[in-house]
Amino acid sequence: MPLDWPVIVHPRGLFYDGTLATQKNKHRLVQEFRRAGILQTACSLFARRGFAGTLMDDIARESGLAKGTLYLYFRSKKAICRELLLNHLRVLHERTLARMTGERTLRGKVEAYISLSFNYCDEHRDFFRILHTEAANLSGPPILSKTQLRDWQSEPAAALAEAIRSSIARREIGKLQPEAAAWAIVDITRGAIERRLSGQSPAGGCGDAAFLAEFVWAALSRFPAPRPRKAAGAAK
Amino acid sequence: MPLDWPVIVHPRGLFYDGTLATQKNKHRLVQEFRRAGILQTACSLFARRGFAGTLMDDIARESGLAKGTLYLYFRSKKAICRELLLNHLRVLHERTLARMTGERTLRGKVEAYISLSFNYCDEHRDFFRILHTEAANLSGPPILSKTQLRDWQSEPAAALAEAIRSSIARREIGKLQPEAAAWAIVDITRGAIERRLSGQSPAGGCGDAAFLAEFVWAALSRFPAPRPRKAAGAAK
Amino acid sequence: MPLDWPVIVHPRGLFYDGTLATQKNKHRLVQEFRRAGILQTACSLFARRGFAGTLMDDIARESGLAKGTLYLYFRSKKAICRELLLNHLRVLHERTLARMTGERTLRGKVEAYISLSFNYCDEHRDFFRILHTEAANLSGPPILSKTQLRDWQSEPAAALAEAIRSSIARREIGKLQPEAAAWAIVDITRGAIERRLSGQSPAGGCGDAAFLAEFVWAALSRFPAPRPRKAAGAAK
Amino acid sequence: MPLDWPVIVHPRGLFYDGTLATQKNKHRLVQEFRRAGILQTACSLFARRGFAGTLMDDIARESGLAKGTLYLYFRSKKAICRELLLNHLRVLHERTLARMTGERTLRGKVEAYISLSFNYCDEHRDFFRILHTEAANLSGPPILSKTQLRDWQSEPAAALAEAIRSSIARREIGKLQPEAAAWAIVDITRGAIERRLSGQSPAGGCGDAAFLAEFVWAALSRFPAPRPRKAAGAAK
DNA sequence: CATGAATGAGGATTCATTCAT
DNA sequence: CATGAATGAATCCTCATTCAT
Repeated sequence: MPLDWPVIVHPRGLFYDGTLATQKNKHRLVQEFRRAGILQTACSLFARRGFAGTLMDDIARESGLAKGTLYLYFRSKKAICRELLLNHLRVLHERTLARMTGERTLRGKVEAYISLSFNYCDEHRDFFRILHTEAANLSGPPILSKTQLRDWQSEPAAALAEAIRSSIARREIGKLQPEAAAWAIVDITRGAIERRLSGQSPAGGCGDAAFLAEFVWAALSRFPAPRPRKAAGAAK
Repeated sequence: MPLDWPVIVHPRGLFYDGTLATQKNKHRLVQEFRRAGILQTACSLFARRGFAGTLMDDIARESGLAKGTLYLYFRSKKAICRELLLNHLRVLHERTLARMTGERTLRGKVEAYISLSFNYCDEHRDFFRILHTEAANLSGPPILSKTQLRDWQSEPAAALAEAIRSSIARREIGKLQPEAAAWAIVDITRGAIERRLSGQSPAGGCGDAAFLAEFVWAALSRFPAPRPRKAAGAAK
Repeated sequence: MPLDWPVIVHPRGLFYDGTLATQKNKHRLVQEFRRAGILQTACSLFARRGFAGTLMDDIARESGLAKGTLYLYFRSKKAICRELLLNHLRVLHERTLARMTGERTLRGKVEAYISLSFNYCDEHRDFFRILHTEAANLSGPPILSKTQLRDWQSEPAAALAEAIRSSIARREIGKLQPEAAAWAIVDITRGAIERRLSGQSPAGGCGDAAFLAEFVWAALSRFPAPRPRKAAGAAK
Repeated sequence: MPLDWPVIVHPRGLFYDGTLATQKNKHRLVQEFRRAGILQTACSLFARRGFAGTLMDDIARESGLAKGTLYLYFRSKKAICRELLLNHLRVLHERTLARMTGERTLRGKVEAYISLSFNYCDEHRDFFRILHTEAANLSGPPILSKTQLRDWQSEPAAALAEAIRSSIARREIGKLQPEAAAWAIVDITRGAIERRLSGQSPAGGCGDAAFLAEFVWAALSRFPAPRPRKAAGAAK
């Protein structure tokens, strides 16, 4: 039962993006409210203990519901996780493209992508944690299909690639492989976010994002780089 | 699947790539042969089905051994996985540092790091697959400690950072944050490898590695990049 | 074997012999009913096949429950056995002391101890069988601690010893070592019960109990015995 | 392969009762030597860890033999335990009857039985420990048949009963049930020995044995005891 | 004979899912 | 709708016994 309107799981409670459509009957509302509550609880648990490490009993207890009730709203444990991830992916996805579309310049788009990724990560650490561990995983049939996962990064990557391509066409930057460069940007961003999630680098700081944008821009604007002078000198 | 001859990383750092230490007595040799065979089989299975999805029965069957026999060589399923990962991590680690040390220039070190990563990945796809999924995971106590995992990338990163630092000192490249840049290199490399593993980009091609090195070098040698001219012009 | 009605010793000391505490709500009642049923079934099985020889599958089947259900009521197989034994030990213990306290004379106390032991044994043969075999045993950590087992006999023995002591003080009987004599009584009783359980002597007969009391009383009231006359005569 | 001559397992080594028949070929001797060694080792282990808690690996290691070798001498683990117990039972049995036969008077026989039991227990604590725990037990088919176990005590009991019977016939003591009295003696002795083994009463002391003999003799020589005077007086 | 590596049947425990109330 | 007691398939590990060397 996919939601018609986007559900945003927020730490303060459950909010429905846009107007909280009051004309829907109460029943439907409660339905969605329950679904959202379960998803939020599950999100926190999956992030803390992993998919296999989270029991349906745990989800039920922390949701304040009975175990059987969970099955009124979701077909299975995997379905919970799947919906959880897909909801977030969709929102992340939409936001990302929206922000990037709003930017005109390549540099603007790059910065938009990186900073939005960082922001979303800070707001939804649990989601990211699950995404980076369980989603990639593969106990039995995977929770998300390869395609679903691929799209997560590949659409932003495609958008970046397109921006790069047009930037090259405008002679703004030199010739380089747009897709490869786009993926490099995506990878750098993801890596930085993971370190942030694992506590290796301080969260909340915007230094990382700024540096990454700068780093990327240096590469894009200079590519292809000249051979290092020193090495050249040594070769003489 | 009887083993032709296991090409495996051995606890003592020995490789059975065809050249075999013959001074060992036969018994010891068989011992190690079995261990290596089990590890190899398990590696393949873990990569295909994940840790939880792989049964001891499966490992036994594919090893051509009885289930009980596995426990003569390893204490538990987790122990198999742990040894598997640690062996590879150690070798990968040693090789990486050795290759990088062999290079004098920063560019050389960067290229060494990237190309060696790609090579090792191509040779040991299964290992990488496990590393990128199960190792990071967390059902119950993790298979590898955070420290063991962190070291996997952090030492090469540290080596890269050091190389960058000294390159800056020699005025070879401009000022930038050595650690952040080093991690960017590591992340780009890892991302490219993962796409390669998942079949998104063609394996065996050396184009990726070359492009990455180029891309990175462009960033390092230009940093900090000038503000984009066009954007500046547009801003007027 | 569906339960007609479990006659079982309950943790709180309640008996479900037909009179049932009706003020408990139904849920709680069912809970206890199940626990009691499982304990009874297990008691019978442990007695017949021993602890190790009894499978959880067996207990489940004979209880008319699924294997998993057992674990809703007890943490483990050992926990079932432990609770079984402790419940009985407590009741046996309480009854024994109560009966003995009710008697004034030493002979009365001795008879009370012996006859109550016989009665309880006749009512709960399975329990005694387990107690005499598994409890004393020692595969891995014992089911009951040494202390828990020791108390089983040592408190009645202590009570007997005290009665003997005061009887000596009243000059009712001669001087003898109260503890040693008390344990002799306990040992004689236990031995007779075991033979009864193993079918060596007919069960249900009260002849044994009467004889033992008589025998013990003869010893107590005559101690120390004069040297045998015949031997004395031979010595002349 | 039952031994023709009795094998006594002695702490100092392995001795064969009687003459160490040298005319047997060396092979046979070694055979028996091995058997005896295994039995001794197993005895110690069974006593310490119980039957189920003792692994064939343990017995092999402590015997200084390979695991497979054990099966050249014994059909199974249970066979080791059975032979162990039967050997000891036979010797204990023979000694007991011999000592009792050597005594003329009932009192002498009783004292002989009790003191020999204590002595044998002190010399072979391991054996007794096994006998008192595992023998009675019943994981799967019992190690010793009911009959074999019964005989352990029932023959001495029968001998005691016979002595009592003839003592009654000689009017040495009053009328009482010979079997019941005999078993009472056996039970008292066994109980005292068990407490000794479990450390409840000090080992090596002969006080216990002396007291028991005295206690028993008091009972036998007075039976049936007169009703307690005090109680009689109270009844007036 | 002696070995000890290999075997595999056996069993306790977990937990996602169902369904009667 | 909501519940939570009941289910039983699934899986890791042990250890007595065998047998090729």
